[in-house]
Amino acid sequence: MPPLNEQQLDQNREERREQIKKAALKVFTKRGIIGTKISMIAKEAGISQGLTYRYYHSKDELFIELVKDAMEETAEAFASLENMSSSPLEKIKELTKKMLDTSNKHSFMLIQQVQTSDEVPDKAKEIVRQYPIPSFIEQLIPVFKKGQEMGEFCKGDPAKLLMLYFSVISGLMLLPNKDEEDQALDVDILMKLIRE
Amino acid sequence: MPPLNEQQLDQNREERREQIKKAALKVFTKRGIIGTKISMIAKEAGISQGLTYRYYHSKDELFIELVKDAMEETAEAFASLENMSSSPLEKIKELTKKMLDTSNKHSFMLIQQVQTSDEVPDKAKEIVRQYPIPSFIEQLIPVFKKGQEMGEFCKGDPAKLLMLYFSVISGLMLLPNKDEEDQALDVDILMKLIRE
DNA sequence: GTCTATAGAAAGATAGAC
DNA sequence: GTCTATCTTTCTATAGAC
Repeated sequence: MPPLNEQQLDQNREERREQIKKAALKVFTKRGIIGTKISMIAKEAGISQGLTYRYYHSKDELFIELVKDAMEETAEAFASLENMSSSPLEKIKELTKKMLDTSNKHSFMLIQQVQTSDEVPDKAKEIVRQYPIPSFIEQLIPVFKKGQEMGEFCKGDPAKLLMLYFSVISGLMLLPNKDEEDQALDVDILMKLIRE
Repeated sequence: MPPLNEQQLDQNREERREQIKKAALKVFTKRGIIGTKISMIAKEAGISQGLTYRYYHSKDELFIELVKDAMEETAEAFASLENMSSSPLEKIKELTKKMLDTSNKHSFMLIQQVQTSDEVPDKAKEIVRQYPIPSFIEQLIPVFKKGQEMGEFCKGDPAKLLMLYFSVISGLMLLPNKDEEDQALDVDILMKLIRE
């Protein structure tokens, strides 16, 4: 009997998990954790409902895994601003685009859901609290202050302005999809909120 | 045997229904129609779970009734702008305040839920479609145009700008409560989106 | 009119066949 | 590894006692 290729098996398993996660993220962001039935995720992933449980022990576990991923992505998006050489205005604009962009949107929406809903697992709340949006925003305060000095941004408490600004973005993310062109237009108008 | 005072009985029944509606609105807006269990509404209203069904035949029926109420309130809020003698800018500002105000907020949030969620009863969707937000916004287009002529508002397609503006408001309504002072501050900043 | 107890339906999670 | 069938839990809705 030939030895099984364990590495290959592991990789298959990992791919399956990714497939399930991708399907789950889509459904969770659309219908919320309670509105999402395991059967929906299975259908979206093209597998049977029972098989889902061979990869994740529960709906909550799957949800929590997705929240972890989303937080890491978000942390990276904020961190990558540091390395950009552009002006404060351009930095915020870039971040806004990323957040509203369809490919990243689901992650931000998931975090949004954790922050606003009472029905998500406590553990998900904990994870988001570990690096909460306020702390992401804190990273931007120096950027914003610099922009104020350069006359790019309006006067006022940077923390409050940024908080309002990202509330608005979060709100927009929750709304039904618009097409790409509209999104691009939106970004410039949104900047009016914080520009001089 | 003295004749029963039917009018009194009717009134009691009506009060009970209002009590249940008030509790339901609170829970529905917080947890969504699926996240809301009848037991939660009953608890919030301080009655037993079974009693709820003596006043409303189903969760959906109760939800739909609330949506009707909310649409009527909203329609009135928009309509009342017509009779105001203030400037276009002041009118929009007033409407914004009303929408973000805690006392009306729940109604707007319920409508928001109907528009964005897939899980609400079809009938609720229908009711909202009868007077959908776009048509509310249409009422404001003449106001906005006048504001543009007066130089109060920025240039651009009124329909698109208003749509974005109310998207932002809707988004903000979904976020956790802020205190009154902050709200007032927000309104002025939000106006920057559409001001010249 | 109101409550408690319970039937019925829906969804989460598991077991067993292939 | 995957699917179908089933157990279990949770919630909606009804029935019956007071």
